[in-house]
Amino acid sequence: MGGMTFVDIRDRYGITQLVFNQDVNADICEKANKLGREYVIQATGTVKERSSKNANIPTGEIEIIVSELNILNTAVTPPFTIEDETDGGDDLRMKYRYLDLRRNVVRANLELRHRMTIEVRHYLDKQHFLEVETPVLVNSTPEGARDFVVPSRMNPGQFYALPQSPQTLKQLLMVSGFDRYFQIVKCFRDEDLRADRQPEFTQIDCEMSFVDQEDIIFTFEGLAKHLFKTIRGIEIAEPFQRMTWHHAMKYYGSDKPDLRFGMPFVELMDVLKGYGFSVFDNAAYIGGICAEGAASYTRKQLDALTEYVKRSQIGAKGMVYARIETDGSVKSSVDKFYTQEVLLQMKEAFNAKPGDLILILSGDNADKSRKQLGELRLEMGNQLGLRDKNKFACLWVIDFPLFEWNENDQRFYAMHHPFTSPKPEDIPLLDSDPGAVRANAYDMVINGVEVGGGSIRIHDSQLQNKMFHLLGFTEERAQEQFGFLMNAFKFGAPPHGGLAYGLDRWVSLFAGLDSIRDCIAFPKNNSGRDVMLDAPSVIDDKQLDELCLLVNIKE
RNA sequence: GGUUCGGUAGUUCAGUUGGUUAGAAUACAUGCCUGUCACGCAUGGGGUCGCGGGUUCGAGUCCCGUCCGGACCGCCA
Repeated sequence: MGGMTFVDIRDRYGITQLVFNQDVNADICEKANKLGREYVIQATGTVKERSSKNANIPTGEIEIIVSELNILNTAVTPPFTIEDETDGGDDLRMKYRYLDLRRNVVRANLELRHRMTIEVRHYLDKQHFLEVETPVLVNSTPEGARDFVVPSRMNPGQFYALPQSPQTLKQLLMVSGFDRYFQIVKCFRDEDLRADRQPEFTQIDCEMSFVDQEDIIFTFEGLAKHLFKTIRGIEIAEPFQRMTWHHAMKYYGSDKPDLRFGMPFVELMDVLKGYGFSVFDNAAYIGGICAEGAASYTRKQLDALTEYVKRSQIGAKGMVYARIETDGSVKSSVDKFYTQEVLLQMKEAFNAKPGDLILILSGDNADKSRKQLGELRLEMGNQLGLRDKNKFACLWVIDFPLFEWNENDQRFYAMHHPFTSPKPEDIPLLDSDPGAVRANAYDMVINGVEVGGGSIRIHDSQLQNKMFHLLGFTEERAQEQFGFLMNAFKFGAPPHGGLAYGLDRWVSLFAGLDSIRDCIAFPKNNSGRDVMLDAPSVIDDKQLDELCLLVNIKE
């Protein structure tokens, strides 16, 4: 080693070591123990690899035998320790995000994100996709989340909406003959924050012409495999598992099941109904899961599980449990209603072994009960350590319903969006039984996270008109909102379809994080409202009046 | 909008059935020591216990209100 070098030493090089010799200015030496914290310094000296008797010190760090030291700037004490294990809470870290980003662990996530976007572009470019930018200030295309709006100076009383996705724009590009389009693009939805949801987020948005569902799935499964290989070093040879939406709902109570572990639902209406246990006798659904090897759960743990499913967010009325004893007999919390014979039938239904624990929920609404059981399944997966962050279970959920019935509004809504194509064989059902029509729509789910989804679009104007009709659009309203697209289609729209991956979710999955927040340099955060980067501007009264008139702002 | 948990030094937290001057760790400051690496040692500055009201001889602690935040639900074509 040796030689002269300049090194910019700040907190992100936190344990870079400076060693001083007598030649260095004594005043600066005196302040040496503040290096990189209160001062931004420039050191000149001899660089060598760090030596240490402590084997725990990571290699690759450097130390500098300093011959000259200049203080370039001063710095105040940071509000939290800028180390891998910080003492700062989320609140503080978000408020001082620029300091948080100096921490290696956060920086590493953004480096991962960078590498992933490079690989996405690399793969799609090789597949002859063209990246095209679409505008951000556009007309609102509702029937989705709330829009973010921007008043238009040129058109007083009117406003732009920020796109919730470039959906209609990329369909126009298909009419233009860009047969393979993609864009890594910001999308905006004015909804509340969640761990896996930000109001502005990034999609890998794609669309292809002259394709069917299999083409899309093949292409983007390829992208997923490319990312697994280049980013995580995981080669996946076999095709991803597929599951119909109906199957997912019935056996996992979710349209995005976590398949890192099994524990599918077993329905027990036939087995347990009619023995005088009124809760089950009056139920519209009885179903359960079998947790392998969990028979050792104590009464206290089982009570805690019962409390878990009874929380208002889940809303189950109670939980029945049954242990499979070492001799094969069944010991349950409802023994007084059931003979051992019936309980053994139940055990058979689960194919349960000694040492297993069966958990059963019931209710008067099958869909709700399945959803509750799905939450319980995930909780058991957590408790039994079955949700390993280094294990990946990739799944296509296919055959989504085309429509979703809304009880409050007493009408159908498009489950995906109004341009989603029904399965050709289900088209006759559009008139007779719209709720049963399946769509050419698909989601990719990894470890219970919806990382992307898409559909084959309708390119036939007659079918599209029929869809608008079924969704309760008048001809005028359809023309008003989607007329530009319908007109474009008159000039010959190829069969097309696409998919959008959620970049933030992909990164957080690969980074092993529970939240997408740390995959974004400057995420939205409620407590960040006093930070300029995350605070809306004050607008003048006139603009405010205009907006309040235009947008249905509820107090 | 709902459920729930929380708000005490710069920070992360503790604080007993209500009871002397509200503590710890870390950070910060000063000095000493030092091939140290979460350095060590000594010293000491730092708190309107979110805010307002009430109960009480006495409130960080109990009650009411309010503000703020987290998680989840609603919402997210």
